[in-house]
Parts: sequence; structure tokens; C-alpha cells
Amino acid sequence: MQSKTNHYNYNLDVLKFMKTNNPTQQAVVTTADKVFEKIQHAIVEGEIPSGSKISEPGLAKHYQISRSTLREALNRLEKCHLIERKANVGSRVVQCSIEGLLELYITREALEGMACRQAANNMSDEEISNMQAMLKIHAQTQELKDGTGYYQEEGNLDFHYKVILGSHNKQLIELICGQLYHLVRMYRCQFGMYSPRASRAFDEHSSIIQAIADRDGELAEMLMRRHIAASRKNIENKIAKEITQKEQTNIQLIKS
Amino acid sequence: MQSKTNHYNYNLDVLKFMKTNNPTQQAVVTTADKVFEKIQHAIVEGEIPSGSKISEPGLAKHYQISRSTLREALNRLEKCHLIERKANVGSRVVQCSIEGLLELYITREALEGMACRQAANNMSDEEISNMQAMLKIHAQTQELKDGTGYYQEEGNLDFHYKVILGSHNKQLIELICGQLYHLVRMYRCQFGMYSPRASRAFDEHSSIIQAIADRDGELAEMLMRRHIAASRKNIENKIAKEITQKEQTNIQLIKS
DNA sequence: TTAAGTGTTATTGTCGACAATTTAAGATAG
DNA sequence: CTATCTTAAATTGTCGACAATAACACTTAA
Repeated sequence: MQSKTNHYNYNLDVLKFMKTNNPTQQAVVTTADKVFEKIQHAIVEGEIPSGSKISEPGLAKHYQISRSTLREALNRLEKCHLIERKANVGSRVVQCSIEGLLELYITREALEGMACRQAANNMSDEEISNMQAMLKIHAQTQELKDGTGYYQEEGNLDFHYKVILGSHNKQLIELICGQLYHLVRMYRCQFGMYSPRASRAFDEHSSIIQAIADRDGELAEMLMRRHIAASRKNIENKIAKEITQKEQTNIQLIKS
Repeated sequence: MQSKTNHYNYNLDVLKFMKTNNPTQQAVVTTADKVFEKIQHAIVEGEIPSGSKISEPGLAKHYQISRSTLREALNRLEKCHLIERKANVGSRVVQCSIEGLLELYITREALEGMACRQAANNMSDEEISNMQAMLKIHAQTQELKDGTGYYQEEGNLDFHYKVILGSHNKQLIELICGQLYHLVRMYRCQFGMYSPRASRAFDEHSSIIQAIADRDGELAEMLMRRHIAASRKNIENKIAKEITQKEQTNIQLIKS
């Protein structure tokens, strides 16, 4: 559950993308906003450990701000489900868990599936051709860096964002981009997950865009749901494998 | 778009239900919590008009609290999408619109559909029989008050809540019950919508519970989605009818 | 008359201090 | 030695005041 910062500096690009392209993202002007982003980054990257208690006086001193300003930032962190607050007790960084990760995938499957259906209905022809162009770039880059799964991950987020924004549904956009995806990025960092399904994911993206271009909302939703479900099952298998490996190690340790 | 308080006092019951049965709902202890609930009620009922600007000094004086406490309450209102804030400008009550209502239904269809699927997988036998018992009570009460659509609406919320909680998915529960449903109740009040589909909705509820009892997640999701989509289309028709009526009235006014 | 610029007013963001509550430590009884 | 109660420390919630920003009214120039 260690953070792997060097593998995830693309987050900055994605964040910038969110800020410039996401209509629901408000500009960062106030100091509370800046501190919010700093803490958010620290939580996502695991610098502030998952599950740890947050000390208001401590953090306020660390960032050289008053407690009021910090509390404003904490409120926004709570809004995107990165921390949890209890009255008269305090805040804790959300506890990452396998169950939580799977629940997140379930929720994404529902929301992004519907977003994809709406995208098929509501995206403009221009938006669609933009996305097709993006996919071509991904294809080329993939040829260069095939197997690493690194850039593909960036492309993955990029792709999902474009689809979600293409739904033209403010409610969906806000829920997924404004709230859920902070948690997604946190899990990606904490569990060190870069997709080992790069080429398959690329094919799935192609099919989804095709369905959108055909204005086939029903198919588009189904494909997106399968795409996310496949990713979830991939994780489940990986975790199951890790567990059995650990068990075998334990058995060996007992034997020796 | 007037509020119809007398028709909606059942909201208190539902709120109580949320507090006692919803694991994500935290107890109200702090004064900010109390003020939050008061303002929330005022917004939902339309006492504070949809789209109106919120004056921090004004509201603070009105509720006899400091601005800090009020801002704490405003943050929670923002979390459940009842107000929108802009930096250095202020807060506005969310603007109710037909597009917003339809977007909300789309989102509910996605989330509650998936929650229903998960409920079929995860509900305990006891929970299921509880829900079946609840439905029987609804059937009896419906016989008594058939046609009013009033109590049925309470039952409707009750039913949906039970299904959502039955998903045992914290992420889904928090998103739907903790955030979305405040907006749902607001729209219900502001647009004065008590379901005119009482008996049909009851049948749909029955089928859904049956699918859950059969542990048929796929069918359960499909039925729930159709249930919500039917409600949405019902609204769409109603609105379309109202618009044509208005147009005809306008034509008559022009003629006279 | 309209447009841009300027000064005033009001609102929001931030701060430090105090009050209320919880947590921790220590003392006392069993 | 454990458990409970009491007291002390720390943390959170709330308050009022000040600073920074935006909205408004007014003046001036084109």
C-alpha cells in the first residue's frame, strides 16, 4: 500500500485537464482552495496515510494557515469522500480496503455506463470526431510504449473523462468527475494499479467509441459496463492470487 | 412551483427513517447540524426560493448564529447539491429546472438500478421478508386511500430506501440517500409531484421485490430502471401537456 | 446617450480567541 | 491487578473582528 510517486506524476496532467475541460471544476483562487489541493494530493499519493487521524491544529500549523481556513479545505475533502468527519471527534483519512475498491467499481459501472449511454445520445459530431482522433494518438503511442501500461493509463483516464463529459449531464459529470474520481485516483496510487490490460482496454475503447458514433446508446452502455466490470474482475483475480500466494508463503514459513 | 407544505409533512417521517435506519446518516448534535436541517427544510419546501441568492449575514442573523457556524451549515447544503457556491461571490439556492429534473431521473435510474441488482445479491433473507411485509401493508393502505397517491408516495420513498440500503454498498447508499435524495425531495415539493401512478407503481414494486427474492440481480436491475424511467416519462408527458395547455391559453389570450 | 473609470459600500474569506466536548492520565476503591 | 471515577489536557465547535474581494453608484469623457 505504498505510494509510487514516480509512476503517477501523470496525475498532474489529468488534474490540469480536469481544471481546463471540466465545466464543474471551479477555479482555485482562495487559499483554502490551494490548501485543499495540496492535502488532496498528499492523501491521494499516500503521504498522509490512509485511515490516519487528521489533526486540525497540526495541519493548520504545517500549511501556515488558520484553523478556519483549514476546516474549509477539510469540508471539500469530505465532499469528495477523501476524509470522514465525526462531530466533536475529528476527521480521518478514508480507509482504503478491498471492499471499498470493489464498491467503487460497482458504482462506476452504474454511473459511467449511463454516462456512456447519454454520450451516445448527446455528444456532438465534433466531440465524437475529437475522441476518435484522440484514440488514434493512443494507438500510436501504444505501439511505442507497449507493455508498460503507463501512458495507456493516462489515456484511459482521458478517455473516460471525455465520455463522461460527453453525456452533457451535469449531475453525472459532477458525481463522477467531481467526487468519485478523486477516490479512484487514490486507490490507483495506494494499491499501485496500472492496468495490465493495455491492449485489450484499447480495443474496448474503440468499440465504445464506435457505438457512440453509431448513436447506439444501449450498446454503448453495455460495452462501457463490461469494460469497467472487466477491470474490476481483473483486480479481483489479482487480489485472489496475491492472497493464495501469501497463504502458500505462510505454509512454507510454518514448515520451516 | 409553489410549495405545498400540507401535502408533504410526511417528509419528517422519511427524515426520521433516514436518521434511524441509514448507517451513513450522522447524528445531529452540533448547532451547525441543526441549522443545516432547518435551512435544508426551508429550501426543500421552497420557503427560500429556488435560484435565490443566500445572504450569509442575513441568514446568520435570522438563525441567531455566527457566520462561521452558518458557513459550516452551507458547506453541508453544498454537499447535497442544494446550494452552489462561487468563490468571493456567494451562494445561491440551486435552480430547479426541467432539464435538472430529468438529469436527476437519469442518474437515479443508473444508481438505483445498480443498487437493486446488488440488493438481489446481498440482502439477507430477513431483510427481504421485512420488505415483503412492508409491501403488504402498503397494499392494505392503498385499498383504503386509493386514488389519493399521498400515502403511496410515502410508501414509495420507503420502498426505494429499503432497496438502496439492501445493496449493502456504502458508496451507493451515501451517494443516493446522502446526496441525491435531498434534491429529489426538493423537486417533489417545488414541482408539486405526487405520483399519479399509485397502483401501477405498487405492482412494479411487487415485481422488483419478487426478483430480489429470486436473487435475480439482472432482472431486478432492469425492473427498477424501468420503474424509474416510467416515472420520468410520466413527468415528461405531464410537462409536455402543460406546455401545450399554456400555448393554447396564450393563443386564446391573443385572440381575445 | 453610452462607455469607461473611480470611489464607496457590502459581501466574502481569513484570523485568533474562547467555550464545549472528548480523550487521556491519574487516583481510588474493590 | 483490574475497574471505575475524577481531574487535566487536548481537540473540536463557535464566536466576533479584520482583510480582501466583488458589486454598486456616481462621475467624467467620448
